[in-house]
Amino acid sequence: MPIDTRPKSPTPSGAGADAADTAVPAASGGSDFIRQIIAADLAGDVAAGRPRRTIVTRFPPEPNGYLHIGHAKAICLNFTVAAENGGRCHLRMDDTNPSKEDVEYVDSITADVRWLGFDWGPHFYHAADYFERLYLFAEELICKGNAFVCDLNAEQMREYRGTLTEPGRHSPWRERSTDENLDLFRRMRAGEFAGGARTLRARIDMAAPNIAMRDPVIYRIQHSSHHRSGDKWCIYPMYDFAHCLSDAIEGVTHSLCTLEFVPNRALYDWVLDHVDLSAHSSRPRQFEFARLNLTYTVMSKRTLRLLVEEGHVRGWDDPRMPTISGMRRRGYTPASIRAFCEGIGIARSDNLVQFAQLEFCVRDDLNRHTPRVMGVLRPLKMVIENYPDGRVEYLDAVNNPEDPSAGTRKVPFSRELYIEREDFQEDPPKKFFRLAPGREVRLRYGYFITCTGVVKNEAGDITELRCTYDPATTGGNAPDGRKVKATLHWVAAAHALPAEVRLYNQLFTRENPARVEEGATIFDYLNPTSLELNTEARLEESLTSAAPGQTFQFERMGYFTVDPDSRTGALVFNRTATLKDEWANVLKRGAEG
RNA sequence: UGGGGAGUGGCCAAAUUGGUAAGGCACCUGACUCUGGAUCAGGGAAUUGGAGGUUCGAGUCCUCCCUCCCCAGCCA
Repeated sequence: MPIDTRPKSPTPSGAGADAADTAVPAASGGSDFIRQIIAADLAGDVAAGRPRRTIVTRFPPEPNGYLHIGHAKAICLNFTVAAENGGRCHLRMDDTNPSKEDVEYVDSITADVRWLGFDWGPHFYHAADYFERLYLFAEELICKGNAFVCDLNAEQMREYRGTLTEPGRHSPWRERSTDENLDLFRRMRAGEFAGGARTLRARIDMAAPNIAMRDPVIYRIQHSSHHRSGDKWCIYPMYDFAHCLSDAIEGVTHSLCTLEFVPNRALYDWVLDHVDLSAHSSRPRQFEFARLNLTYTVMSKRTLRLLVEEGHVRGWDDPRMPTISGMRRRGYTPASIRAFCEGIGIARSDNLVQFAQLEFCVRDDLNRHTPRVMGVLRPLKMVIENYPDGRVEYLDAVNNPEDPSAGTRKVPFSRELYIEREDFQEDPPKKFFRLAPGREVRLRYGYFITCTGVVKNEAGDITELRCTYDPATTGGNAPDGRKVKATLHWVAAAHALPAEVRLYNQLFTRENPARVEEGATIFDYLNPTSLELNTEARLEESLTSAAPGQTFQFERMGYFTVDPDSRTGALVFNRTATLKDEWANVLKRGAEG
């Protein structure tokens, strides 16, 4: 039965939620090497006269941190590839190391995957739930002479392992009898030995050029309680042993992981080859693809954790973080993240995707689904001298030009307004066609106005603009057909809502901060202006009851979403992304040329 | 200097397995526009890491070389 991949948005998030409700396409256009392999496998079944196998994939996070955009790539791949083939995708906690894991993380992981729009149905699993079966497989290995209990400590084991260029040496405990191994392993389980005192190792080849095959540890003693199995176990299986067997137990057909696991594939296959899998229908195979790297950020869980723990950001869900929760708080939609993951493709070469590609995806989604509103970030007072004092007009404003069904709203207009400070220049450069002395522009949905004067303080700073309006241009159209080169957003001074607006910039100053130079640390590359707090913003009054999670386009300024910190009367917005800005490109070119 | 993986416009990424280098992002130009947004139309940009070789024909096959990434946790 095909899994349901329709997005389900647990958080009410205004326009963003609407965007999320767009169904995941059943089949995406692209055909990467993984999809090709699966198609070939299926075709092979048919050609051989076998029943067409059910494609089963899985997303197997370790609950030791929050999910990030790199995980989203893997999540989208696994879930959509299964759905495209009428198969299913499991969500499995790869929780074999209790010392690093916590339920906090399993909760955030399930919430994030769901928020992204994927549904694992009843197929939610924990490697921990397989501990008993895994243990039995280990005994089987022992009985077959393929595993032994080793008494070497960690340091000794490192010495025996050899190096990249030298083979390792056999452990002195490698030739223990089956009986002794079994006895010792059972006593390991029974808790007779201290943590780290002994290990169970696969008996493979200490001279293997692939270090993963040099008698790898498959069980270690760890006297710590597990977030799921409690104190039932004091021995825990290692990844290489647990993962392939978990895949086999679940009937996973295609086990997709990232490139750093390529050397582990030999061990993945070795374990499956040396254990009796006849009770299980499928023989899983591992395929690797390149992990995602994004410019100006990092994807390493370790680094992300340090950013949180050392207080460089406010938490895992800080809007500057590449975490799913951070991006959600920043205003990214599930649909935009999915579109991004589809857009970058799946391949095996190392990559560094430009942030602009991600931004394109949010803008593309938000543009179509987000209501427009007017908000002035850096207010400059404007007085319309020929507009009657005390008069208030309610003008019609379009909610979303991309979506007529979004309707219109009323915005108050009066004699005193605020406009964006950067929309006025006393001595405008060429190609600046906003407001300047003597120049006429349109106030959106309002009137044509002409700047007639500038008021300055003693320091020479502009504090106020004096203008006149043309009453014949109500609504923003000139009956005589005359044109104006710019349309400015504005808010009525007396009606405007004050708000805190958090403007985010790149977290790091380097395109690839993970590439740390000699003598530096990654934290040397933190961008000191990654967060700009703006407390002077003035927003249109329709935003009074804007609720956390709702997203708006502040016309001409960008996309903004209401932060959970926000309260009526004390609104807080996060800038999701700016609008594409041709004027900024003009300025940049001028600076470069 | 062992093993493995990878090199295609600025960034991603295709190329029906030998048939004459898609597409997206970014950038530029024009049209349109009550968002310098969106939309539409167009454009520049690749001797496919390099050198040889096989072939009528090579991004795809062969040889050699260069560069980058991963592996020496009782992490995943």
